[in-house]
Parts: sequence; C-alpha cells; structure tokens
Amino acid sequence: MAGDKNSGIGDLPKNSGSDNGTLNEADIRVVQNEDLKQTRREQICDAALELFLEKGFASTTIRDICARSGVNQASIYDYIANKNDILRRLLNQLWFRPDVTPLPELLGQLDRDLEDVLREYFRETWEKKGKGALLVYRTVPHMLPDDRKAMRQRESQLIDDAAAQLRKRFKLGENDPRFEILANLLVYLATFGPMRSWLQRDRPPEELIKASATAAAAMIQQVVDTPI
Amino acid sequence: MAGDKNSGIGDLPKNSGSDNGTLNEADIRVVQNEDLKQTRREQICDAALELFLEKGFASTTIRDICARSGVNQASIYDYIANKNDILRRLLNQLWFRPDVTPLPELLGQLDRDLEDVLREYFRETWEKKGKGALLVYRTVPHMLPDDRKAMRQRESQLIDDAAAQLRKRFKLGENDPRFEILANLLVYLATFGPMRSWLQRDRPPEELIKASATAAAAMIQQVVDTPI
DNA sequence: CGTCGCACCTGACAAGTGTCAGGTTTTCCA
DNA sequence: TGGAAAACCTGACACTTGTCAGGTGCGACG
Repeated sequence: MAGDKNSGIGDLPKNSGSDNGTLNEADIRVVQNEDLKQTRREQICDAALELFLEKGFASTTIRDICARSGVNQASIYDYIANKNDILRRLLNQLWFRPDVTPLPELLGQLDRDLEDVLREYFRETWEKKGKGALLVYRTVPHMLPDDRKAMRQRESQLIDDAAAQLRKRFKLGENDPRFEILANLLVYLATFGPMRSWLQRDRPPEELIKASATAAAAMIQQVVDTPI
Repeated sequence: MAGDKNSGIGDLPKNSGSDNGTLNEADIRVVQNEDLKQTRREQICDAALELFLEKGFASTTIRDICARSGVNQASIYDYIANKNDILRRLLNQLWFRPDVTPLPELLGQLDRDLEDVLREYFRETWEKKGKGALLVYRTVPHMLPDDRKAMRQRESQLIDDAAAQLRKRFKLGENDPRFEILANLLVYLATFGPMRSWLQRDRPPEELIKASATAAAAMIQQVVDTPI
C-alpha cells in the first residue's frame, strides 16, 4: 500500500495555474485527513519561511525545515511534493494574498483623498506582504521559469490597471505615458519599503510609510499640474 | 613545496576592514605574478557575478565558476581563498565603488539644481551599481555577520550625511527628523530601481530615472514648503 | 643543454543533499 | 477486543558539494 506512494502524488504542474492567478500546488493523497494536512502544511510553511529568509532557499535543507517544524524527514513528503512546492505555497500565501486590497481598487475609490488612499496601500503592503517581497526578490533564481513569468505578469497587470485608474481619477489624456511610470513607482515604493528593514534604523516604519505616501502624492500632483 | 600551500593563504579576516570601509580580501601567496593574479581574479569574479545573479550564491558551485571562467577547479584556490572570498571581492567592486559620486557630495554642490543633481545620482547608481544592489540584497543571508554589519553601517552613514546636506541646502531646522526620512527615500529609490529589471517592461530605464528624480524633487520641495 | 621554480591540473575525500522504500506505531470503528 | 486503515518514522541510496594533496608541464636562466 505504502509502496505506490508515487501514485498518490498528483502530477507536478509544469504550468502555473492561470484560473485564479496563483501558482499550482501539488496535490498529495497519502494523508487523507484534510484538516491534518492543513495544519502540518502551515507548520512546514511557517518554519520554511523563517529559514528561507534567514539562510536563503538553497542553503535551507529539508532537514532544517523538519527540525524547526517538528515534522519528520520522511513524513514531510506526505504533505508537500518537494522543496520547490513549499516555495510555491509560500509565494501563493504571501504574494497573491487575497486580503490586501489591490492598488487599482483603492485608486478607484474616488471619494477618498489620494494621499489617504496611498497611505493605506503602503501600510497594508508593508505589514502583510513585507516578508513576501523579501522572499520573492531573494528567491527569483530558484523559481521555476513559468512561475517567474506568472508573477511578473501579475505585477505588470497591476501596474497597467493602476495607471488606468489614475488616468480616470484625474480625467487626463488617454495616451500620457507618464501615468504608467507613476503607477510603477507606486508599486515599487510599496514593495521595497519593507526590504529596507535590514538597515534596522531606529525610525518606526510608520514614518517611512507616511513619507512615502506624501512623496507619492506630491509627485502625482506635480505630474497632473504639468501639461504634457 | 606545493605541500605547504596552506601557509600561502593569509588568515581569512574575521573582521571587516574599517580603514577604507571595504571588506577585507584574503591574501594568497601561491601565485607570484601580480598581473596574472589580477587577470585571473577578474575572470573569476566576472563569471561568478553572472552566475550568482542567475542561480543564486548557494546554488552556484565552484565548478560552475571554473567552467565559465576557464580556470581550473584546483587552480582557482590559487587566486581566491574560498567561495565567500569571491563574494566579498564582488561586494567591494560593486557596492563600495569609488567611481560613483556619493549622494552627500552631490547634494553639497549648491550651485546645481536639485532635480538635476538627483537625476545624475539616480542614473549613476542605476548604471554602475545596479547589479551590485541585486547581488547585495540577494546574498544578505550568505554574508558573514561582520560583513553584513559593515555594509549596513556604510548605508546608514550615507543617509545621515545626505540628511545633513539637505538641511544645509535648505537652511532648515537642525532637528527636523523628516530630512532623514527624505534621505532614506532617496537612497532607496536609487538602490531599488534596478531591481525592477526582472519585470522587463518595455519602458527605457531613462524614463523611470527621470520620473524618480522628479518625484524626489517634488517631495523634498513639499517638505520644505510645509512648516513643521 | 640542464635544472629550477612557477603555474597548472588530475583525482579524490569527507561531508552534506533531496528523496523515498518499507517497516512500525497509533487510531478508531465493528 | 481485534484488526484494518491511517499516520509516522528509521535508515539508506545516489548524487553533489567545497576543498585540496600531490603530481605534471613548461619557460627562463645559467
């Protein structure tokens, strides 16, 4: 019975799932109890995230992850397909988080002040996706090519949508390319802010968040006020 | 004679050299010809940089580096002390580059327009230190603790100096903390711009550089115009 | 022409890696 | 309480890694 464990592992998908925009996660049918699977996977992913950020993806061994999560070296393969599958799950959790309002949607809330909206975006991204950004940009080399492409596309789409919303908000020229740059800069400010954490300066994050929002708002205003 | 190769390798320094601010590089005395050492080291470092960015530090093997640089697997240890020594040399070359005018110095050129100065800073950093930033932020986990500390200090010092120059430029309050945040934001815009390259959008870098400079200038102006 | 020393290389070792076959223990219901 | 099914674990394999001991080749110099 245990012999045909292989048949319990769903095909490792070569393509990234495009239905919901997230990366495909391998399906494993050795352990049946879904709740248990869920719990163990959380243990594994939590430990893995810590370790990946501490030591890097490649230098983190399955043994490390098992030791920290308390899962057995062999059992871990009852819950994840392989080391890379752990990374995919983490990226899905951290990068494709459904609980962070996307920038385009926020920009679409026309009743709110721009700086206010930006501050919320920066804060949310900082708090909830901070570690994700670190993980993503450090593990780019270890992602499967298709996954890399999927993440890039997601980001590009986000920027395009944000640019469109900006144009709408300010009722300005359809063809002004500066709004794409602005959108790019917004996403970029939000994404990389947390990466500065290694500097460990004594200032509280809130200050930088506020400053970023003010900066971004000032910049957008400047572009809007300057005819092309 | 070849037997006491060990005695030809200088002690691997535990501490980062603080004299010139760079990281200590191991001294090796097996190969005598200094020009040859220089050449080989360049070959090795060039190949290593490419590979570290492609595959990550940990996944790049000495064999990979040898294959791409054309140096023999054993001979490579006549030119570098170990894998980490290669990383240190790269960080020295890319992060501590002497040919990029530091931000504080540029800000001190009071006869030049602020936006103009910023644009030069962003462009120089982008072009000359772009790969360095990528390397640094990806290899943080693989740097020796002391090296990490040295790099962090360098960055902090830079920000403090830049903040001081900003205060001087605008003849504003000695104690206004917002200028440190501004300086932080400047360094940060310059550093991470190149990291967006993985997005591979079709826009030329010059556009983003210009936009960043405009954004930064607008932001600083806004702070200056707003009393504390 | 010999030989001496510098640069180069073959081959290997010990340690560590991802993965899993297959056995052992626990759980739980008849 | 018996026993099948589910979950867990021991132990190992095939392979890769950083590093280097020790030998080879070759050019310069007397």
